[in-house]
Amino acid sequence: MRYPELALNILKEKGLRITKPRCLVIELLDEAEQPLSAYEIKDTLSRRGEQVDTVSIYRILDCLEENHLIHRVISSGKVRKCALDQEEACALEQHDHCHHFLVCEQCGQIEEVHCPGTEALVGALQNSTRFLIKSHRMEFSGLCPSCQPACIGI
Amino acid sequence: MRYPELALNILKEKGLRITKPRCLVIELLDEAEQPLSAYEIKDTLSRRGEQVDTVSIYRILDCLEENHLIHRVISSGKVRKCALDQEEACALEQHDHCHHFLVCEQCGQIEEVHCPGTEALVGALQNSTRFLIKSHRMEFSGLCPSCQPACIGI
DNA sequence: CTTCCTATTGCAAAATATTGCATTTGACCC
DNA sequence: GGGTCAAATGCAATATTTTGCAATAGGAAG
Repeated sequence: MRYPELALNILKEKGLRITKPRCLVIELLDEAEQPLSAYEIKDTLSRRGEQVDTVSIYRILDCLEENHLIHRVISSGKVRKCALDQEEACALEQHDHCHHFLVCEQCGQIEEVHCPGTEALVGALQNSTRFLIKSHRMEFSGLCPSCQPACIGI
Repeated sequence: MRYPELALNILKEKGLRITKPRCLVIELLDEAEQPLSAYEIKDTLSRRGEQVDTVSIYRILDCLEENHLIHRVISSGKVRKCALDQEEACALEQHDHCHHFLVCEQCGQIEEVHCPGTEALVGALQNSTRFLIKSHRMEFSGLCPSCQPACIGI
């Protein structure tokens, strides 16, 4: 199953509605190689003859982010679809796992990684600080393998 | 030494200038109990009879963030001074250590924590992904000890 | 297929954030 | 103390994001 179908399933599962604007945005995010900004999404859809109001784009992105279907890059605010694999799609409730992200400063490419040990870290933090930790966000930025030669200057 | 003095030292050390607007913003951030937005900073200064242009506030905050003197909360964009202890002030070049943050969703309070094992994690990630990791950002959000009783509903 | 309910959308206005360029001012040197 | 030069600031215009509210349209139930 492709991203759009999986993403829509997850929304449906949560009792959210499948609307035209949502489908358009999800479809576009699936095709995109690079992270997109709200306006880039709006403009691309416009060029295709699909008018979706800016406010709606923002609200759709909020919704997708809340449901862990996209990742918002901290530095740029642009968004990229998350990887949804079959297992996760089947076990929807387990969907909001720990996703962490590597962002290339040069080309914008995003790679998702699972960091083993995160649960343990969160548990230790809760014990030592008495905070009740409900969510976390971890993003690493640097240079991806293909951008390194150019940037290091060789 | 208090935060303003330490912060200004760090800026000076980096060859940056000590200007009136920067001093005002740093002073205000030092007093603030809660994270502040750019406009809150501008308005507070205005009420005190100090006019600093909005653009300058943004640029000053960028500068402070680049030098690890403030932390920008991801969800709200508001900023809070970082803790600068004596040792760090003395060893300026070591200043940009791994700072991680716990943010209370309820009262906005921020606690800084050092996460042991972060360097090792970054090293392991670099090996497995071939990314060259230059910086990272880690933020945990939830409820601080004093907000937990009210929010859990007891 | 139609009705109903409410989640979602679109619109207008306001709030916040960014950009380019001219002007000011910190700090180094004499 | 002046002179110099680049870093910082302020201004004006623009771009992006958020808010409140009325209109629309999913989709559940009959």
